[in-house]
Amino acid sequence: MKKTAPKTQSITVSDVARAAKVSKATAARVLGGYGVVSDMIRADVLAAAKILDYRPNELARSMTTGRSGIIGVVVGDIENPFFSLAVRGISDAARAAGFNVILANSGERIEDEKTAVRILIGKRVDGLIVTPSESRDISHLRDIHRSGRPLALLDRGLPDLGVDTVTIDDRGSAMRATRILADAGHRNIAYVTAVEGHEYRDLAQIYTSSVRERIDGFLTVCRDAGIERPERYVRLGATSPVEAGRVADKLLSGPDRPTAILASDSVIALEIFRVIRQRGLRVSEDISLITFHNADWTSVTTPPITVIDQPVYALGKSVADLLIRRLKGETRSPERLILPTTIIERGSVGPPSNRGR
Amino acid sequence: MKKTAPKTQSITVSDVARAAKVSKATAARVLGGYGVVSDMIRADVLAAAKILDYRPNELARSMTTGRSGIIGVVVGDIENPFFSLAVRGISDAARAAGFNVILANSGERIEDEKTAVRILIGKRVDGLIVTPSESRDISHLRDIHRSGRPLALLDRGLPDLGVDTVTIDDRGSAMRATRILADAGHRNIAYVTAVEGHEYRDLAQIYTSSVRERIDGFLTVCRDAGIERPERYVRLGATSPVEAGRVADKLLSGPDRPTAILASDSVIALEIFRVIRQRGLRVSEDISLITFHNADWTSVTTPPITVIDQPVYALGKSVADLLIRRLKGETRSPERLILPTTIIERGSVGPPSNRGR
DNA sequence: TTATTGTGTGAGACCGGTCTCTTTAGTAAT
DNA sequence: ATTACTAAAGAGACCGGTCTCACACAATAA
Repeated sequence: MKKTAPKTQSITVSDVARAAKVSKATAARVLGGYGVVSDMIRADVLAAAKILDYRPNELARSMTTGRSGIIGVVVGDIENPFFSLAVRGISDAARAAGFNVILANSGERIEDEKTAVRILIGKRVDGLIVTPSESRDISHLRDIHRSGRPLALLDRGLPDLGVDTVTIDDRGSAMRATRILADAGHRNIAYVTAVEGHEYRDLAQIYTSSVRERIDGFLTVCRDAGIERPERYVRLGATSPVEAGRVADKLLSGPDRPTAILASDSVIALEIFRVIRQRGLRVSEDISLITFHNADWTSVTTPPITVIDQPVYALGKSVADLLIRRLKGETRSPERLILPTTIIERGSVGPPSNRGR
Repeated sequence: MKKTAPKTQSITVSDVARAAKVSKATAARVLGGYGVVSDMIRADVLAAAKILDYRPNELARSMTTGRSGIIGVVVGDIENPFFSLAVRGISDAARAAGFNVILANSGERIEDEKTAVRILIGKRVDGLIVTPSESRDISHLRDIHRSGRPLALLDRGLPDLGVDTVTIDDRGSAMRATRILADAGHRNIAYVTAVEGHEYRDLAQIYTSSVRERIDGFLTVCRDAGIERPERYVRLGATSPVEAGRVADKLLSGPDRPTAILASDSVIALEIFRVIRQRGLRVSEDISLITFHNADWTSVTTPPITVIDQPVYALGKSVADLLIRRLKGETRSPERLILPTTIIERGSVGPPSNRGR
């Protein structure tokens, strides 16, 4: 009679083989589900495995096959609902295809992103999905590609990198949202975004493609509407709730505060909303507000907030599907998917307040 | 002259050893950072590694050392801000200690939870953090423990399982929140929670410890306040935004609708808030509302919502720290941490409306 | 009957690291 | 000069799987 397995020591194919009185190779064939084995022996091996409570060591398996069954995902900030939802899309797609996901947070810091990528490659993930935090330094992404592992980009494109990419229509979305504000009569429209930086000077200073596209769209529509120097109302640095609050506060404290604001994500919008309230102003009457991302809360505020509704779950799912197809051997030239958005008009946009101008 | 590495073929210690003209063992000592090597040889090996762009294969390393440097995390729903934040706490603690996190979603389904655990064990994670979706079937959790890998429980305890556990003070929190409502004069108080199930009958029917504790606290205070049959207002099944909306709608449509509601998480609270509005009712004046989890949006609604503020980030960080200490060899009897909560009183609680009673 | 083909099983190399054990060389002590 | 000891490097087993190849044996074809 045998007692339970001596704790940390796990059961291997050899153990099963010995118990079933067959060779290691044969046991491995049964347990690994490959090759050809007679039904009788198969039954014996499975019985032995059952009794011993055999569990395959995926690590060892991965080492010989070269495949780990893991997809590495590097996102900017998992706390941001935008990313949580996208990750959910990725996870679902991955699981459906038999892959696991290992998640890393870059905090939008390029150094942390590089470290994460290095570690994931070390872990021999089969492929990677990254939201590159900037476009200047992408050597680590080239490395992935060079190492033969497929890479796919989420939410942000890199023109220099020929890999599968899924983004939303950033430029178009920003344009439509800005046009709504301009059509409502606004001439002092601000755009608040999360990217690192102090003062906005120039598009060339922005190294995150989605941010650049949005600012570009915003400025284009502003200029079309005859607004002068719209760039004076572009605000960077809203990289966290606290920072976003600071930026909003500064924006709204000056004598020439804007009459409308476009926010680049729901976390920022929430802080702007809060500051507007704190200053005794009213959304829509005093300040119009539109934000990217149809976060759940945007529909229950007073007034509810007009949003750019992005297909976030689909974004994650699409990029994962693209990657998985490639992992399954599909070879084709890199695809660049741009998902359309819709604008949900609610009650946060009104005509500009005059404040005695 | 050598061309760049033939794609999928990566550089190994042997390659480096050959290039540096030393034995594989010596190169491994340098590259693995163990054993003792002379400075001259070390420099040679590092130089060769640099030139060849050597990257260690963590898989192979893990196989011999038996340690993967990965912590497996299984949560109910990563989309829920509660879990996102807790996972953030875990990730930060893990990274600080040199561990990586591999994340799996159970969707609160026990079968998916079991699958996730099985896969993670197969991947030879060093330890696991799980939010058990129910207490009836915990054989897979016992297995983890038996396999010698440390396990820690997050947010939900299992009395039968002697493992490190970090929860919040569920019973006490529910009691204090309920008391606020009772003290305001409410006699018809509802508790809406996410657990699977149709009608509430009995505490024994609830298999999630946190949910049970909260309901227990809620009922206790209700009874202390002389409320009869408080259990008639306990509502289960708010397992998704859509379901939560359905539950809330039903709760508020009857003739004897409650005058106050306690919600078990912010996702549910949001849907309740939405339904209250839709029905033309006012929060605080017509229906009082308190919710677990100080979600960001709860402070910007009109009125802002009174919440039970849970130290969610700390919850994740603590459980990860506990697990990591054990991974580093600490042996001690299992610890059960119960983190305190505070109630942030805002504007969503008022006296009960009389509606002609 | 002998050659041919095919099926099922066993033996052992291999993946890329770690780690133990042995060998070598250099220094100090007697 | 001989012995004793220590530091540094090498040889090779090992982790737990996969996979190639060799081989035994049965069935079929010549």
